[in-house]
Amino acid sequence: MSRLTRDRLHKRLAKAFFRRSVHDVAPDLIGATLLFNGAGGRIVEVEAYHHTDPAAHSYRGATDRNAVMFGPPGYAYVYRSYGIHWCLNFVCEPKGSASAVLIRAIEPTAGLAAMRRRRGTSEERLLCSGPGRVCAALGITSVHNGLALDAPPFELLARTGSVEIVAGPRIGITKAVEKPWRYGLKGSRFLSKPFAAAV
DNA sequence: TGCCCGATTAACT
DNA sequence: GTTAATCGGGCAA
Repeated sequence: MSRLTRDRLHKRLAKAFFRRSVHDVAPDLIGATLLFNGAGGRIVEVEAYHHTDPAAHSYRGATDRNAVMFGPPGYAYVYRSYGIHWCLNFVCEPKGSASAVLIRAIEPTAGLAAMRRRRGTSEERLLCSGPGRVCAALGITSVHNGLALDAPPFELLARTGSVEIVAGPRIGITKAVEKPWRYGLKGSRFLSKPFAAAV
């Protein structure tokens, strides 16, 4: 598909998209397309982190690591997880709110060859199904911390049509585990973990 | 300063 | 199911 055609079909997400409650932005990102240097795909799983949330990095105030979270919305917050992996977040809400959405899983649709090479696997379902895997596949590291999301190498496109969204408890945290702030695309096989069946 | 632990993953048994 | 890899933040001393 040509760039021109794609631009007609998909609206780019501007900074205003992120200048809203993190709890509105997170579900709105499900089904959106995330590209980094042309590689990426459809976002199928995210988690919301609010500054009043004990599980958020920003909960205890600004540090060198989380400084980007305290800046304006529409920028990338990248941090090292467990000393090994990189995790990608989108800063939301008015500046100073220090809230962000963690990108947990993507359905690969573009740049498959580059992502397989960086991940060292050809298993498509495992390419981007986890926050560490997303960054590994897209080639995102700390040098990209603080980059704007509405300019290259980032490209974010709003979803087209409607999607079915499921919510549930977040993964890998020990504080505020009861908050159902994980959102996913219903039935996707690219989720990092399945959502519990609806009650 | 020293120690513990985490928004994880892959390779084990 | 269990565990190693590996490093910055937070807190105690």
